[in-house]
Amino acid sequence: MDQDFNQLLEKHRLSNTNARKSVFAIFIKNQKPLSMRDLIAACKDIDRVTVYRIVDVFEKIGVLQRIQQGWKYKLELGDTFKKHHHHITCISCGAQEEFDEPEWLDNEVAAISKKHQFSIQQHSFELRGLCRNCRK
Amino acid sequence: MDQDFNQLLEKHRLSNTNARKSVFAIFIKNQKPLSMRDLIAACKDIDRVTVYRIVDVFEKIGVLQRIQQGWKYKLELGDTFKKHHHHITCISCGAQEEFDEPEWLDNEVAAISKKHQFSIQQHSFELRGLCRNCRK
DNA sequence: CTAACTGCAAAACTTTTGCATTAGT
DNA sequence: ACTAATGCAAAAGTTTTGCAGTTAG
Repeated sequence: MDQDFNQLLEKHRLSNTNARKSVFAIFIKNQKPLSMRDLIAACKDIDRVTVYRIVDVFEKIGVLQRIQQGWKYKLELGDTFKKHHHHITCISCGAQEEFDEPEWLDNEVAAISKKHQFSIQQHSFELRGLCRNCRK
Repeated sequence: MDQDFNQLLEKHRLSNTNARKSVFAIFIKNQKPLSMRDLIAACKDIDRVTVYRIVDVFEKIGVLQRIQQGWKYKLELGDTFKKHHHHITCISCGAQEEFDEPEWLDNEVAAISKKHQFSIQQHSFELRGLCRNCRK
């Protein structure tokens, strides 16, 4: 895990600073999507601006990815560190569960990209509704 | 179109005010997703706060829906006024095209919601990559 | 008429920018 | 030592809140 992280930084000629190590460690520790607010709160010794800049870099090199929860975003580890998956979110209580990539999805993405002549780099497939507890 | 709109307001006991008519008209006229910023600019006689409040109400009753473009959102007409569809967006130039709901998608959503015991109310399936012009 | 809606002022929150200082290799 | 990264201050942008005044039914 840490090796992958270090190699990723090296590969992009980026320094392995304390601030970057801390941010990465927070995601490894939490193992769940965090909002920017959560993250800034967890980075109590790192300046808010630095957190934004680290997130920016981490997204570019694939350490982190943004996912949608409602119309806000959250951050979680990228596919290098966490198996590709999607989310199902409760509108009422915010509970979030993960599900695997459906099998047909890659084919469908390929078909659509061919039809529209796009080269696809990312896709999102997110569900929202009421969880078992909140539907009662 | 306008009838549907009026009926939707009536159904929810909401007044058909000038501000609401204007906002609806803007989306009918533009026929494409607008950012909040675009919308506020287009509503030059309506206070910014009122626009936010109208969007809020419109989302709740299904006149509008939010979609993701990158990690910002845009607003467009809900399924009552526009056939359900998804978007493919160019990361480089922002160009956006629509595609129809893939056939298997409903089944898949049903299967996942059953497995996780959620009652699903919304789903999003968005693609991002480079368009024909930008991939050159 | 009166409840619902809007405008205005202000606050809260989020994100970006520029520059001086510090830390990594 | 030299460059990249960080912290700080400040600005820009977005969204929310409270309240007084206005409008639709």
